[in-house]
Amino acid sequence: MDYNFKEIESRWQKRWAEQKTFKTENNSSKPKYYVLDMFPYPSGAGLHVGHPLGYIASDIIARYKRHKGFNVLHPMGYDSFGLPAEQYAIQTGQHPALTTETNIARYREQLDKIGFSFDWDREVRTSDPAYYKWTQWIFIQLFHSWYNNTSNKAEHIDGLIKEFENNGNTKVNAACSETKQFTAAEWKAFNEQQQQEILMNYRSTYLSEAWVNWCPALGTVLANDEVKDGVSERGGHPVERKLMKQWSMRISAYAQRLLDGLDHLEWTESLKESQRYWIGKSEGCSLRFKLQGHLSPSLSKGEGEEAGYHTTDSQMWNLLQDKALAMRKNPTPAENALWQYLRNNNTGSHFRRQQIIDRFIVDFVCLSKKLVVEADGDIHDYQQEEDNARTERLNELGYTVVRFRNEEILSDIDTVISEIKRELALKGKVLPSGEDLGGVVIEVFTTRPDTIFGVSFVTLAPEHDLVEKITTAEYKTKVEEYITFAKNRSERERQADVKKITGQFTGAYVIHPFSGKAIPVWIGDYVLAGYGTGAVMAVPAHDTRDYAFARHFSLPIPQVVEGGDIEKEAYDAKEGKLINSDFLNGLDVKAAIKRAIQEVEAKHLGKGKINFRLRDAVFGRQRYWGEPIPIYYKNGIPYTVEEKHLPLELPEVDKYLPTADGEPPLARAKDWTYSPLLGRGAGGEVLETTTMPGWAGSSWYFLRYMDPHNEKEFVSKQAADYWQNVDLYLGGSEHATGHLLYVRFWTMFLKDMGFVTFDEPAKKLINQGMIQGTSEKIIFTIAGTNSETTSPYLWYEEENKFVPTQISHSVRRAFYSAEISNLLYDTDKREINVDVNWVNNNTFNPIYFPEFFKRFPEYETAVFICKGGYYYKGTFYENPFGATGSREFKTKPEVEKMSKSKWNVVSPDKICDDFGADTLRLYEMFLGPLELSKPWNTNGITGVAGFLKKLWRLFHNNNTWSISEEAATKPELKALHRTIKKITEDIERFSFNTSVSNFMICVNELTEVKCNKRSVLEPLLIIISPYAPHIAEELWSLLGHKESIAYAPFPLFDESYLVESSFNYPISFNGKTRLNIELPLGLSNADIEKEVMSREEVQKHLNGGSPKKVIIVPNKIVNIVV
RNA sequence: GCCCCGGUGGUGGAAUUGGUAGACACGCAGGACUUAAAAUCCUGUGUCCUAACAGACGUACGGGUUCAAGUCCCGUCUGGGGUACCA
Repeated sequence: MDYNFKEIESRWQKRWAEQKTFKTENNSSKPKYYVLDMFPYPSGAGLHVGHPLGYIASDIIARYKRHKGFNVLHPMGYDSFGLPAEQYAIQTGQHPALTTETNIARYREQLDKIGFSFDWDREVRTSDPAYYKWTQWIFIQLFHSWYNNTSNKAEHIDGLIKEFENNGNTKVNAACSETKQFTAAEWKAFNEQQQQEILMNYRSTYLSEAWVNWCPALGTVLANDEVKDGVSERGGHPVERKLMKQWSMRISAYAQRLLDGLDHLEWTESLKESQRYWIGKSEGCSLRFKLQGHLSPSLSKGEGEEAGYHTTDSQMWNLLQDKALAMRKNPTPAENALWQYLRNNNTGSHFRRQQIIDRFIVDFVCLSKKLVVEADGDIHDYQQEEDNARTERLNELGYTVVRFRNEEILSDIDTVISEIKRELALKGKVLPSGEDLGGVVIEVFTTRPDTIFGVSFVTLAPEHDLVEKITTAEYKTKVEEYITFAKNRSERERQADVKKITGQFTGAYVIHPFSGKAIPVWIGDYVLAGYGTGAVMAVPAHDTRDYAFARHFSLPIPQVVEGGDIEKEAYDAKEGKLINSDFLNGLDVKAAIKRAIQEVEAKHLGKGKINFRLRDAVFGRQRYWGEPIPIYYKNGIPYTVEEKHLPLELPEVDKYLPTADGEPPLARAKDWTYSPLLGRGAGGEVLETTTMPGWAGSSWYFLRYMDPHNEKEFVSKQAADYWQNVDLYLGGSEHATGHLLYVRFWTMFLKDMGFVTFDEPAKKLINQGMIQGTSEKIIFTIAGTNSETTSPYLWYEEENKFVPTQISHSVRRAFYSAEISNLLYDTDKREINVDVNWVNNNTFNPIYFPEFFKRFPEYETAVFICKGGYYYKGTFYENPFGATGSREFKTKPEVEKMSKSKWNVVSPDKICDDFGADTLRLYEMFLGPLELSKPWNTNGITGVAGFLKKLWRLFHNNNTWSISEEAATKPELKALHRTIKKITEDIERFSFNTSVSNFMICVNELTEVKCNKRSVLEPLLIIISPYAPHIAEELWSLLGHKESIAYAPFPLFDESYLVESSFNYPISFNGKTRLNIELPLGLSNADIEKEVMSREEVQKHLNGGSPKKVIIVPNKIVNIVV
């Protein structure tokens, strides 16, 4: 019986499906093992041979773990919302659900052909309402939660509302957008709208204004990588930066936890590095630079005068003015006593009482000297923390705060007054009257506070709020010009042209906080508005970008850290001693950073601070084919859809395009309305029209697989407790900073809310490498091709050169076989990709000429020149001057990305048809280490196919089934057990390529001794079955087994079969191996040396001399040093 | 620029902890079987020198550590992937 893989494979695939061989239960006495694959997007192109690489590896692990007695969860499903289906819908009008359905069917068919052991009963699709119901449900949980920095986890928003009712927000330490402080009384006084607006600043998913890449022509927002050189990648339409109200996810709250969690994950180092970099923690400090001189002369007089009195914004003013007035009218006795001494310039300075500054009402303030005087009652003993925060904020604004207790004021008013006068005098000295009247302060963030004395200028982002305020009249025009330039540049050139240094001086100076020197303020677009404070203290000597800027504008470059050569380049390294730096001199960088932060904090110039690069993730999409966001708006305030009305199903629309006024496609839907009582479509409030991004559904799919049909919960507690997180995840590194960060974020969130008990989705993760395609190119010249009678150059093998020759065909275009084309003298050589299926071993197969002409009709009259002649219209003609060369027309191979457009896609179907699924599985593993990228070629596939035939033949004699029940011999058992050992080790370290080699070695050895013993071949089948399951099942059943091989226990390794009695020692001289000597095991080192030295061959190598030293490593090597 | 991963025969790759470099497979060459081809089997195959034995050289390049280096350290070159003015 021949090895008929087609018949065998289809039979077993059918049987596995019918008998639900790989159905997995959620309760089992066996230990659990969860192995998960990358979630595929079902694209129209179908699978190519690169896709199954990871799936085969994970399938081997899954099958291996079943043999090892684990209850294995190995599911598959589809990330089926997404852009390509929507694009296709826009072009053709076909509903994306239909396209998706077709594509999934094709994927499934291809996957089934490869013999994967997925539990298909657990399949999920993100676009299935039964699935996205729960995606929407999780969104609602996020909406109703906030991140408490004190407990360091997300909590339900009800707790926060209670806290507001009891204490206001002064004690709340939350990850939130910037929010004014308010008291409990104020909270209660706010109306619904005000309350909801404040809560929005705290929610884990929230509406906010965000800068996006808006493409008016497409009516949609584009991702950064969809924008190339300022225009949309698709269509080339202009893209502009636009501020848009968007749903966002507060992932930044998790920055520290996402970072810390990495230390405990068995992920590849490169992937963890990518995430660390993306999270981008930098420790440093904020630092305030005061503007020198009076208010900016470029401001109008009125504006400047007002500035001193307007110590808060209008919103706060409206909020607090009544209260301030009431407090003025009803002072406490102590306040009243003090006021009598402070009023009417009695102290020589002008005081105001109950003044609103920022979000506070202070008791007394002298604005010209920026001195705040507070009279504290007993209550302040209990709210010290709050007072400290308040003082800190006032300090930040440049005020000094002095506090007196009520008793002090009432009992000893004279001491209090003299204290206040002393403070006033002090302020007068430090800050000459009027100098800081405007109070303009530029705050910067720096990771190198040690280099504070190396600051030679300050640079603001062109978008920075202060730019307009501080620019002097003299530079006003130039600055405005620059800002216009930078804005345009940020749209178009900024991405493309990053090396170009641009900037503009503002005319303003700030005062160095330590040296008091004047420092010029510049604007430059190398400073990003969105990061840190949008301003940097430039230290050109020790920062490359500042250096380039300083060089370009000839600004000074003072060195403050020893080392490097600042004549040539910036010295960025955090190594060396500080110089020219006052109190930091002599310290090394690390110590100096600490010291500088201490000093900055002591002087209230700033604060030690940690900054993260990680931004909140924009969640809304102006698209159709995604999960609707379960939000409706009442008076413009967003509320979540009732849980009983989920899923909020995607509505039908007439077109998958934005509306005429730029609203997302969902705005086209009829009855896109909601009432909490009646549900969807019953009139009432308007629904949200944006949809969720692709990563929403994929951020929790690993949980749904555990309990895919649960209609009451997204996953049951029991299922989640049983399966826990993924034991092994296989995926590409391209998801490092997207999907793999979001899924960690959602898992942490779900844990915080008590829905699951683990906070990481996958314990171990391996990256599979990419399989690249090998394109086959053919080369042609275009010279003279306009004439129908052009004579091509033919190859004259004898003389090894081209000869122009008249041939009797009318010719347009000449293609040249690759091995001679480089000898062609013609600079205008071009190449086209031909279908890789037309090519074998870099040789174009002439039977495909008709297909070639069908695809390229313009080349129908081309000649294809080989060494021995040429093809014309598919027929071969010998060279007129003697046909001595080959008739093969060679192609030029080139490794490129596997893609339809390059005609180099190899579908796994073809391999399955030609060689079988087992061969495909083995061959993909045999190609090399899983994590390495490699080009696909089928050069070695015959070796793997041959191996399976050889395995088949072990069970047959002259095509007849032939199995012996005799006891196995020692060498047979040795071969088997060595293989068991190696395969086990290989699988455990995911070295699948070496296991295939080891199977080959084993089968070669057994073939050599003509082994057909059941006791050897049965265990061998089990260890091979994870790799080649079809042939294993077939032979297993032919051996008489009724049950599938899938759950047969993995054979136990028995060391005793491998015990040797001797070892063949390599004998090396000075590390170079010269000969081998077979010696019995268990000899002492001395005996070995004696035995070795006594050998004639060894003495011959010594050449009469005596060895200096003999090194003996038992069972390894003998090295003789001469 | 920065970060990460690589560089071993004609090719894919092996060498797991510093201990015989090139396992296994492809390709190539020669042979057997065959009218022939396919399939199958056998032999050889890192480079140089050699009739052969032997020998010399060899893991991108240059140094170093070691009895011993593909493996560890320093420097250089080079390929691939990621990322981008992140202060």
